[in-house]
Amino acid sequence: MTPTIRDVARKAGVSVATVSRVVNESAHKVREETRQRVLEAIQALGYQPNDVARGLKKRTSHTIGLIVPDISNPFYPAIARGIEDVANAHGYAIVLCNTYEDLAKEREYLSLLRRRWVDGLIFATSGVNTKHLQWLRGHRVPVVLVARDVEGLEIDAVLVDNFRGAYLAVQHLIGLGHRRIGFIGGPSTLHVSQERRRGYLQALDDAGIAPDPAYSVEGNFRAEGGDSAMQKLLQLSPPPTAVFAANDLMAIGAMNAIKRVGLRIPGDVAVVGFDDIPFASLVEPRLTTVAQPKYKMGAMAMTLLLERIEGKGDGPRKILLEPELIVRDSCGAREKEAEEIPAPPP
Amino acid sequence: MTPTIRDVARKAGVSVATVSRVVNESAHKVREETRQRVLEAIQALGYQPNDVARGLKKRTSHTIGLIVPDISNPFYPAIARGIEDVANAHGYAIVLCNTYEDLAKEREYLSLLRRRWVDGLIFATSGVNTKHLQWLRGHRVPVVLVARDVEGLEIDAVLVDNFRGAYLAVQHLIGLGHRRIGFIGGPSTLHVSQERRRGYLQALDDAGIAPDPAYSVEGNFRAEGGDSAMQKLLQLSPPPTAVFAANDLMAIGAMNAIKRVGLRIPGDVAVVGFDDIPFASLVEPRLTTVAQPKYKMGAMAMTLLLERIEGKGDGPRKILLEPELIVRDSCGAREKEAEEIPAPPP
DNA sequence: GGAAGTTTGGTAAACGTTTACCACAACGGA
DNA sequence: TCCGTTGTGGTAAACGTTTACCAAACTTCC
Repeated sequence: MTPTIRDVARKAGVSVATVSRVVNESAHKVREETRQRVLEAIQALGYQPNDVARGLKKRTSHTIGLIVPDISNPFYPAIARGIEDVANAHGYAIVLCNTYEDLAKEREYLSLLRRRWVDGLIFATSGVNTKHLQWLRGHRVPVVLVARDVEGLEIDAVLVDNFRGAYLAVQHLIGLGHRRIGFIGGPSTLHVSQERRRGYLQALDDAGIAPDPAYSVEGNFRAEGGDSAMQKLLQLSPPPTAVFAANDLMAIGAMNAIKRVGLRIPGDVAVVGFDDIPFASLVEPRLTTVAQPKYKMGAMAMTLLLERIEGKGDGPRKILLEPELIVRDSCGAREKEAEEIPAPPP
Repeated sequence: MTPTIRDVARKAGVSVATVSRVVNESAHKVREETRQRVLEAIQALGYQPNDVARGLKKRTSHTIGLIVPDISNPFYPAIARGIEDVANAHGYAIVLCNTYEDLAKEREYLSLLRRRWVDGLIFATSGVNTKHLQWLRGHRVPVVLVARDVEGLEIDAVLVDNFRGAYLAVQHLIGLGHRRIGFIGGPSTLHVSQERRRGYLQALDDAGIAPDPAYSVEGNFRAEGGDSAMQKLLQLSPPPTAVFAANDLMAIGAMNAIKRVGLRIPGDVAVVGFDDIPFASLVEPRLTTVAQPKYKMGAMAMTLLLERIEGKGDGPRKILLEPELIVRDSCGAREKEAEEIPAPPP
């Protein structure tokens, strides 16, 4: 049906070896004239090498697996893009695996990916458990973690400095004069949650503010969790005048809880988030947040993986990227500019 | 390194054919006792069949390509999940391809996918051009379109009834008493844009409202486009009292433009969107919108594709799914309930 | 006019499966 | 006794590449 290398060879009047050599621009020389004949035959037949056959021979699939808990979490698509862009530039395809935090599903995927001889794996998930990683280790497929670290594991990872990001956020609040600053954390089992909490505490401490345990409540990294956490915070007396949510989804949930009781943002309570998901700039008021370089993280993770695949491995590397505070409107930092904007109601 | 079928055969003291037969539960019988021996050997060695070798032999890759313009568009992840879940259930892996609406990139991916012998393709994109599809046709890989139709093409597709969805949205607005209803459309070249516009016009017509061309402005399916379109609408006199945006992103942009000039939603102007992206319920006020069954569309598309792959093809099928109007707060439909909620400010 | 490279090309053996054939044994019926 | 089945297993040829070897045919260089 579709032409094979053999068809090309026949048409060009050469052996398959020769065809293979021109296709792969092999070091083994082939006379320019023959090369042209082969090229013409390829053109005429519309030949394209079969990557699965090639993969069998070269023992590689030029495919990498991307494992995320859920691609519809707005945090992941940008990472995926970063990964895919550099993968694609190097001829790799990425197969997408949603695990929904389900260990069984994760195991299934791992098995699927192994049978396909993927050249590498990127975990953009917190659901990695040590068992699985050991399993992988046994099969020595290169792995890199992105965005979520797993402690005490000797694996490449590219992460953002969560401690510093949180510190930046809270420092910003303090700079604005806030003293009663609430914290809505992520699931406490996660490493990122712990780090962001640490940053919050440290910023408070450095400003000489004694942390009030009541101001610190645990969420679930989802909007609805932020909402109910905020409700609790609002019932305190006195309630916090500002709140730092450990991710944007919770921050947005918190904003909704605040507006619902008729309070104003940032007037009555200021809000900072973490992540800078696309919607952070779309909510009203626009959310001030600490941005993770998501695309870049993905791109770097893939670059690292590529190096591993090519065997350039030294020890395991942890890459820490700098977070950046994006000041928008939810903390009232730009009150002055805001005044200029109002247009007259028609 | 990793054990092959030959290792298993040796260990079990049988031929590779036998091993293959037990692994594939072939019709060719193998005695129970031998089967057990093979199974034990497999267990002991941790053998897993190599899918690329198998793919070479069977001329299939158990892989399907998913082509989207941009996975970070919040409309696509849910579709991708639907696709992936059913694909996975049938042992298929999906490779993710972002084209960024770039034809060259699309062509590149198509070529990549062909070389890998993907068993099928799902286009969740409007960027399909006829040339490409012909190319595909030539290589007869099954294709199904999802969410975005391409007119006059004999290809399977699963779509939502865009006309009806738009009709529903505008009818809702009319039912609420609105007469001056603005429309923020998508790029007019797209089939979906045209359909939604048609629905808007029809609903107006059925209510005996003469459409004012000035009330109809073209956006780009992005928030920022909805924002500037809304600004234009607001400058009209009299301005519309309600607006239907052809997708949620633009609706949210429009909401921001409205709030910015100090107008209230839905008090001064009501807003309806289209798609029901996850953030529709997170903005303030929560966006009333017509929902596309995104996950289901993905799942059905994959199901269709699976049938095609298995050769169950009759003529090309177009599946039209029903959109559903989700009434939330941006049109003031629930004013009464809203009154009960206010909690006292602390 | 050789010996010793260089080009340049072909042959055939992998890579890890699946599967069409063949073979042998056991069995049942005529 | 012979023959056709049926059950069970092995042999070896694909699938479409890549690549280690080999082998002519030309250089060069004495």
